Amino acid sequence: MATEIRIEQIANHVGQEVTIKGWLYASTPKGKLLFMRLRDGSGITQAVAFRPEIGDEQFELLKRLGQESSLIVTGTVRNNERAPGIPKGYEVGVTAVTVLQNVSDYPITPKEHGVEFLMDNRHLWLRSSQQWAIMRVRATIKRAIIDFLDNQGFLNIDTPIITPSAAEGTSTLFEVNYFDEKAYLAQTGQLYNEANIMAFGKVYCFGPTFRAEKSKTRRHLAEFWMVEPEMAYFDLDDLMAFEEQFVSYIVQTTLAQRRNELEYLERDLTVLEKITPPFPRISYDEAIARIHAIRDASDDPQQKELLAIEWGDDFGSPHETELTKRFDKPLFVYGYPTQVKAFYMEPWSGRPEVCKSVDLLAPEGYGEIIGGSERMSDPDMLIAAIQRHELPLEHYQWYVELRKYGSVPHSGFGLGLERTVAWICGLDHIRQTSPFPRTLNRMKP
RNA sequence: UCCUCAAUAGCUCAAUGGCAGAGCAUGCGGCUGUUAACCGCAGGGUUGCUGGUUCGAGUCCAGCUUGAGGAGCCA
Repeated sequence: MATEIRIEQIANHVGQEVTIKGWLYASTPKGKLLFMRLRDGSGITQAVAFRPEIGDEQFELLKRLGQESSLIVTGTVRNNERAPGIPKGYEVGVTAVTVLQNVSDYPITPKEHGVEFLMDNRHLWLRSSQQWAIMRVRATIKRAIIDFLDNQGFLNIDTPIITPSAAEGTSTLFEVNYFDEKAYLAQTGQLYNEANIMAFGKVYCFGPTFRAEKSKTRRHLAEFWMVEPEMAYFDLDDLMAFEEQFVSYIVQTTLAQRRNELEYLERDLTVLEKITPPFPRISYDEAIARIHAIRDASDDPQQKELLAIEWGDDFGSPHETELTKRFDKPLFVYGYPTQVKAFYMEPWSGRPEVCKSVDLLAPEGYGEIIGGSERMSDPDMLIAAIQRHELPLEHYQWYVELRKYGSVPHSGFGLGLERTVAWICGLDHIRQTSPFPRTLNRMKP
């Protein structure tokens, strides 16, 4: 009697007769032999049919099955070094097959395809083993994030998605009609998290956020997931120490649990193994000095123009890339100019032109994966900052009130899930990290 | 919003201004160890749209549409 198994567990069933319910990923006929690659959602394995063993009728049927035909295969599991798959090295000697549907003209063949074609077929592309591996890694990263925070005593608390105003200005928000009133899709849950920590101490929200930025790069999505931890009685140094533990845990957990998938994606695992605390920390001032030095050393006029920067400017992508190239770990840059950052950041003691903000830049050019800061805790200073940024004070009354009733130093940050997935998987574009990505030019399928 | 590039068979791409091609996929045949197999045969085209130059345009020019990469903005 055959046991029904999932391919993920095939190593535990060598020598046994098993049944696998799945889909035909690819097939290669070779005379009286037929090599089928079978996927079942948990992995891919090779099923081998031999004409004299299963009979002419069954063999002819199998040989004519199109890619993505659905079928139930029964056979005996054996080791075979040459057998491809995830995990590789196993195959099933087919004894019986039930075909549910014989498919013809499946559009995605095991050959090269262009980006537009693949994105038009995203609903099918997810079946391809690379995309499949990425989604498995993404799920593990999400799990690692939640586990780490829960184990550190954080309360997971949800923040609203429909919001009356912006945390950082309205130019990049999606507007929605809220019973004939203007409302916006949230681009952060941070302000609500600041209310929540005064009730619960340490909290995080983890969900989709929305940015209407007209960004058209390999690092941007209009809808992406962000985890935002926020902590009471936490200053900037606490924040950096926490972030490096957090990110290291995510990377090492994923490495341990999704090695097969990362290897399939041809990720250089030695690069990920190095992601352990502490991470290098440089101030904004030092970063500017470093960029100036890099720029002066460059002979390329185009590079010189891209790297032009003055104290007070925010970094562009080329600056971040050049800075992080010099490190094999994520890089903290702290103490940005107040004028380029959001209104709610605590000013540096004795240097009001600088604020207690810190960004974490991923290595290998993957850019900013975390933005965070110590938040302003004085109510009068906060009101002045809101006015300086010309934001509608009436929308922020409740936020200011948090500073009136038991204000404490507190800090928090946001980590972009998709950028983290892209970095850990070593992908060239963020669109592959989301099952159905929303980008500037696309919201279908 | 700006800069650069692209659009030809189902897919990936070729084609000095002069007959519209290949590989893969598909169908048929062959092969007992394939790994994006291999060998043989077959079918498959409004060259993104509109206009222009020319004896002749896939190719040159103008405009448009769609897409890609990047800048800015950001996680």
